[in-house]
Amino acid sequence: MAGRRGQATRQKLLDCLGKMLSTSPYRDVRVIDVARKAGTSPATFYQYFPDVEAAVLELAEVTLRESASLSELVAGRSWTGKAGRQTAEELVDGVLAFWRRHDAILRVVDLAASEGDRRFVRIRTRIQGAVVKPLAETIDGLQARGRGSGGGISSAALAGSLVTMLAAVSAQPKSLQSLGAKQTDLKPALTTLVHLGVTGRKPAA
Amino acid sequence: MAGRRGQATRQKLLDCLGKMLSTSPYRDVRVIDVARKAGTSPATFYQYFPDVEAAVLELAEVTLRESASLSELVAGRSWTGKAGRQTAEELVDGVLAFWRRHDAILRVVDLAASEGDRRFVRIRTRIQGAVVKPLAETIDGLQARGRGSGGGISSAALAGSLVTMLAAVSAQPKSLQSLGAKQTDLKPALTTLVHLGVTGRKPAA
DNA sequence: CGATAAGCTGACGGCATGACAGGACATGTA
DNA sequence: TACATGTCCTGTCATGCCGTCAGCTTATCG
Repeated sequence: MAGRRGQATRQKLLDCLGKMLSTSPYRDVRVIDVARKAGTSPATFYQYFPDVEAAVLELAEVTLRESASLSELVAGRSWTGKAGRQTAEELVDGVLAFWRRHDAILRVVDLAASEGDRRFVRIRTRIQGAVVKPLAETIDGLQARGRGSGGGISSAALAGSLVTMLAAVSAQPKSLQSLGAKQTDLKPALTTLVHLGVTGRKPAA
Repeated sequence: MAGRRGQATRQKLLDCLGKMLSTSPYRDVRVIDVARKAGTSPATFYQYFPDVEAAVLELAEVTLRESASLSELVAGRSWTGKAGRQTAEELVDGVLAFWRRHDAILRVVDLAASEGDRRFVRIRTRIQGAVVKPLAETIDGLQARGRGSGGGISSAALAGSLVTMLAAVSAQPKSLQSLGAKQTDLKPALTTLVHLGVTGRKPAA
């Protein structure tokens, strides 16, 4: 229930909010700044969103929609031999790239989810699920054939932990760098850990 | 440069801020609320801290000091056989317990660090370092003896990724649970992943 | 008890929030 | 072009928090 012009204004507000989240601390993002940046007034903002949080939620839903493509990083891939190593590499690259691209919104989603907001928990769950679910199925398949990282280990817990690791590492490269993990070292390490976690074996040379 | 009474007031403000961080969204924590809860006035708060962020930074430094004890989870442990499995278990338990106990402050530290605030990056780096540094040395030792998860893999990157994983998992149990990873399944999975990452082998039965 | 300093607060200008009513604009009709 | 209509935007206002100052209260010491 909004005309063409209204949609455009609304979208412009969302875009500007997204940019502000990349440049200023979440705590300091003010409705008045978003409105000014969009060339409109605070009153207009409140016409479309009850508060900043609601607009952030909408941005998060856009990111959620885009996350669907992450499933392709896992679906129908081989985990044996050199192909297995490549699968792990591409998975790491793909997840890292996605998380870095949506850096700003994802850290706010993370915060709100950690604070217990169920709407954001749900969104984060579904974003991670785009990778975790197919990955868990892959692990199940490997375990059924007697392979995999461990007999009685839950595939969902393994997949979830690995994806969580990738997301967290991409969200905080600086701390790891200060601890001696160079940017260049990180991807091989993550690739190894993912391959180990999924297959129980070190990746092929 | 503060007397006995001043110190007490200051500490009371910090305590109340800590409690508020556990109960309300960080974005909504107001100076006036903290002051009221501490039975004092906003003006008093500003006498001790330039703003909320500065007070949070101080809370983070307390957590940093406590994190020193985390090193004991790694120092002088064995990673072979059943003892190795136990080492991994206790490491997982210890890190998870620490992160859960300091849940509220750590999620704010994480946010501020992700937003690029160097003071918070530094604190997070040092907290993680309490585990990452000794763990990286352990991995180095194992690699020197021809063991470990992979030849050319950076020990710092491995240790950093593993610890980051533990921290991130403990910060967001709900999403993983919704994805089918029961609370009970999580620790074994993490233990396996840590053991695999450090030694390159599955933990002993 | 009186003096000095430390600690606390009431009060104020400034700014953001969130709601409303009325003005501005695009679109369709003649 | 003139006009009618519904959508969209904004000026304005009450409210509440921020951050600061002058001045008051409380502790400490001679």
